[in-house]
Amino acid sequence: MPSRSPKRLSRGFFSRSVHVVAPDLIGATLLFGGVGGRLVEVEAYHHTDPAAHSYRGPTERNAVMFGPAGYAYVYRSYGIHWCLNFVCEGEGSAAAVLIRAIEPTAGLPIMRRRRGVADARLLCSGPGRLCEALRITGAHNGLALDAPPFALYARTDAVDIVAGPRIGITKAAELPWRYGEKGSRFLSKPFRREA
DNA sequence: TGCCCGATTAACT
DNA sequence: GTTAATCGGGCAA
Repeated sequence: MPSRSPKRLSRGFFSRSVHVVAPDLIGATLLFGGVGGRLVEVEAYHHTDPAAHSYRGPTERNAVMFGPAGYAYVYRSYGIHWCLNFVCEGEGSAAAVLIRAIEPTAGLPIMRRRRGVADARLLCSGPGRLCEALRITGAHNGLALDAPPFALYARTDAVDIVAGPRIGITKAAELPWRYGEKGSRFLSKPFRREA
């Protein structure tokens, strides 16, 4: 009989190739302080990738990316927004998965209040939006993903996954390292080929 | 020290 | 479709 209680994601889950972990996260559940939902869109980054923050080596900002897998890397984007990443691989791979969109399932009233919008599709559909809805900031950079306030659970159902080019980058823009749930209404942008 | 620009978003025309 | 907002990181000088 199938397990009723969702399986928590361990550090070992993240200690694999970022290109395996990223699609594996689609359909997983992310809660932060009890607020969150299902991951429906992520992107993979690696230190050999010109678009990655870790490409030019370790700095004060990206130090967490060069540490062990299973930790949160949070950075400020465009001086305004926060963006959340999960560090993967470890061993100096400096790889991470950018969390781009969530299908809200827990704490919707709280998220609506924080975001100032009512439409559920606008609460967490974008990396900056979901950090505002979950109230994740630079203060949480470096936190372990297997301990509060984080709670991550593996997906329990089969999910159709699509891949495509990453969003908002100019370097290595052709690499298809964006992953999402096929047909989800909560993506930050639709995937081009979702036939 | 100064300069450029970005893993974004919302509000425009 | 376009663009302003807004500021820290990274690199040149």
